[in-house]
Amino acid sequence: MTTRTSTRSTKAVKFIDSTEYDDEDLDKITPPQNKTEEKKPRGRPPNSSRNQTNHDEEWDARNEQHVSDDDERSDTEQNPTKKFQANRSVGSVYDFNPTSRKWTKSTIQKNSSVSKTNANDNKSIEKLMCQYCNYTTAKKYLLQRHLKSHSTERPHKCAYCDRSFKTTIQLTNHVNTHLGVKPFQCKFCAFSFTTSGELIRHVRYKHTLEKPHRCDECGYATVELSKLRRHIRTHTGEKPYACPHCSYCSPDTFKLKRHLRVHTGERPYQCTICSFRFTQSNSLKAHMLTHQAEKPSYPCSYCPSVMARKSDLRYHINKQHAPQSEPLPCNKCDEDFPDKYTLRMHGKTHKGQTIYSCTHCEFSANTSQQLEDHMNTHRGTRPFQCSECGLMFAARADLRAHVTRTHRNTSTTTTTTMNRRPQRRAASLNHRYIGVDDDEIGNEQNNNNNNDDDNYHCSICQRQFTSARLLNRHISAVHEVKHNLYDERNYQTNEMERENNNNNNNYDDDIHDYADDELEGNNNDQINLINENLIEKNHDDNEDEDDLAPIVEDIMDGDDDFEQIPTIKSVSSADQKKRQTIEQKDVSNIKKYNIDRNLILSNEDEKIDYDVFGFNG
DNA sequence: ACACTGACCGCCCTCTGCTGGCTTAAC
DNA sequence: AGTTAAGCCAGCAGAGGGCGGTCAGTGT
Repeated sequence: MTTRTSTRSTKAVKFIDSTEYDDEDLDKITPPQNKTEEKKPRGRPPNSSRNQTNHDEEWDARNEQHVSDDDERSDTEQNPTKKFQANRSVGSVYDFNPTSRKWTKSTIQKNSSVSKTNANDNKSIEKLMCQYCNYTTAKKYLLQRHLKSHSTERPHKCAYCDRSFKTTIQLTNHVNTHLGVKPFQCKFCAFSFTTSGELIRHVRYKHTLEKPHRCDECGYATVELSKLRRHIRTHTGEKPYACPHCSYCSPDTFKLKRHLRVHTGERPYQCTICSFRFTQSNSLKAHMLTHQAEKPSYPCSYCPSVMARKSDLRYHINKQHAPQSEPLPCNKCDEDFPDKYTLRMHGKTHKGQTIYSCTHCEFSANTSQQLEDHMNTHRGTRPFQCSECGLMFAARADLRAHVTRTHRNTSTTTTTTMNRRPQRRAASLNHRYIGVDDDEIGNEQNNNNNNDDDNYHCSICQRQFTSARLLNRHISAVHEVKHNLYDERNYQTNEMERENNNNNNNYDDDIHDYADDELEGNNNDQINLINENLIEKNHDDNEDEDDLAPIVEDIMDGDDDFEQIPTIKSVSSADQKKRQTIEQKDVSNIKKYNIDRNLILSNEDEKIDYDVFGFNG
């Protein structure tokens, strides 16, 4: 939005003919389906006084309570709120700035005069009533003026655009937006505004902190009525703005616009260092921290662990330090421990029983050969060479793993390794819909529905997850339930699910066949082959050719950062990925977990300060 | 006509917290 | 050699703050 300053003088205004201007700019967004809130008439309530009214006194009483809650604030010199409160009781309030234009509020009336006014109001006075609305007044000229408000005539036309207005003051304000003149200057800061209303609102937001609109349900207070209405939707759950591409509904237009980026693939926020793009500004902000030398740290107050994010610390504490409903016994001795962390630390003490310990690090081995191989990592020697590719390894086990994973099926492994891109990048791209239309979105959703990603089911909130770990984490974080998934899980083959997965995808058919074999212990190599193909296929599905081409070129040129030397870890990781693919995505084993609701723990986490309501303060 | 006030709509931003994929160390 | 746990990090939605601009109404 452009910033403008202008004079408020009506002398600069020229009146010319114009047409009506349509300022509707959100026509592409689904309008509110049913507007439950009754629109209040704009402007001052009829027959209200510019002087302080009973309404204002009620508000004062409420607000005084609000202010008294904030006694820790500084004195009135430093705190405009208290200054405002003090001023309200004695007289002029909005005496903002000598430079501002005749900007003083009328003196507040004493209670007695208000009563008198009320008493006068109660007298039966002959009133004139508007024939178009319920407006009443005792004065004929006021009614005549009011009748103009029902007229659509807009005689005052802007010289700079096609808009026209009913009154000169409206035109003046509008012209000021063209000229950029902002005559209403804040007394407390350097901000200035085009209209007096903007100034009042600014002062309330930034300086006096008066919040006239209060939620009856939770006490939330805000400067603007529209904000209160928006807030009330959080109580009612009303979400009038529907996404045309999915079932998401938003309580306001901004969230819907933000959400639509999921479908359009728009990523307006780009990292200046690595050029990665993000859908939300805060994602970029969080990402930038990863480029910083000094990263934020959230140390755990229970153990030496340090997390990079507050949410991760919260998860860590829930996971590691939450007191268990029953003490956790050590399986090597008779001791019990209150939480997982202390049990784990205790478990390390049993390592002392291991005979072969490294003198350079904490590594310990069960055999002398393992320790000997481990010492190669300290010496920097790699005495074990692959006979196929010549790659050298420090440990026998590493070479064995390399041969098994890399050369057992040379053709398929090479293909996969060459085409593999960084998995984190792939994960990011998996969320993208680049240039999608409705059909593609539908396919995507169908695919999601057809695979077995949702086999992990929360029995408390009915949510679905793609793995036991994520389900476990969800339950710990959201429901605060402690449990042992793997003691209680119950594997169950769901043939119906498998039937549903037989869509047009030939890979799926093959996978189901070979997955059955996998369950029976057959065809490991063929399963690997299928999964190599699956990975490639998913790759193709998730990335358009233009996006893929540079990566392939880089690989072929040999300068691709993403190309991975087939080390033990990378091969092992790829194998793990394939295994996960078999287990989670394409084999229809429904894993159901029964959570013992008796293990629900109290939701007390004194170590984390949840500052949810920033407005308290 | 002018001064003043408030409702209304919209836009953009930030903070917050949950979710889930990926990596890696530990087991 | 395989599995699991835990941390890292991107994605994304909820909620609220702040402001731009406009319109409408009332008192003087």
